[in-house]
Amino acid sequence: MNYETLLREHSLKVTPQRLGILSIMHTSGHINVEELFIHIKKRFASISLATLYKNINAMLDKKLISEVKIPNMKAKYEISKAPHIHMLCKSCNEFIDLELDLNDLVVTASLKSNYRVEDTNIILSGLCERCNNK
Amino acid sequence: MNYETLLREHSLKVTPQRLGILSIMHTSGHINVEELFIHIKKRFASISLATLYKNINAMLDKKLISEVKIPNMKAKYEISKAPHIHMLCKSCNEFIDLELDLNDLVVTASLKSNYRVEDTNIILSGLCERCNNK
DNA sequence: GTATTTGCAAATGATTTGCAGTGCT
DNA sequence: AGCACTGCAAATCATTTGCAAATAC
Repeated sequence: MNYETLLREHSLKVTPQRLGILSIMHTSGHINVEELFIHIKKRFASISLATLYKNINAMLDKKLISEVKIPNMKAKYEISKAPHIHMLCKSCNEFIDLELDLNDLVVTASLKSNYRVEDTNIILSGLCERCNNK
Repeated sequence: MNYETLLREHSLKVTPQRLGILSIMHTSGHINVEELFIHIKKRFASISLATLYKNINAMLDKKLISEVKIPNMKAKYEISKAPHIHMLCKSCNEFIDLELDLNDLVVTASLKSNYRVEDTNIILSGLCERCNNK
């Protein structure tokens, strides 16, 4: 993935800090502020938490990244991609994406509520295969 | 609804403050800490934020109430009830419950991910009927 | 009577802001 | 050159903690 282009496409200036943040987010898939700060500090010892927050907020505003709020956990951030749901393992805390056709759900909910649905936010939690087999 | 019984059933002592909190939550449906504090202060001028937080946490621990985390908003709290999804209007911020059969979604997600799903957390956002007709 | 809850004040934790200096385009 | 970004320190906002007095059971 070309992070420079990604930033430019979202009207954000290209800085080494931002490239680092995106690279770490891409590698980790989903990451919270604290973990991200620990990782980014390894590359930019001088980076400040303020800069990290400012960049997260700038990228959120431009929808380059998305925030995922999880019950009983700190929010995680991910690079925006095609719509998907999240699966959370309550035992090992694995947190994965799952691409799924949500059309039936959206249609049913729309009919019942008369809402015009634009976004979906779905987290299913339970046990991953490994933890469930223990 | 009998809040005294509800508290006792969840092994929590009955105090006027707790009865007030539950009554306000029941009336409002969903409410955040700040709003709840404003309302509860009208009934108990002397109540402290610390007490409010302690009670919210105690009731969450006992699962008498549930926390709903919403993108771009403060968490809201509701008295626990049958599983349901939430609909959020991005225009007027209306936030409502919707009871829906989630079986198909859960089965499909389980098969695809090999997770054993125990809980669902679903918020669909868009426009409510009124806002959509404007 | 004992354990729990309340309310206050202080502590902690998370996030934001202001500003001077630096870097991107 | 001009505007945006960085990093620091301080400010703000949210939540938790410790403790003495009051209350529930």
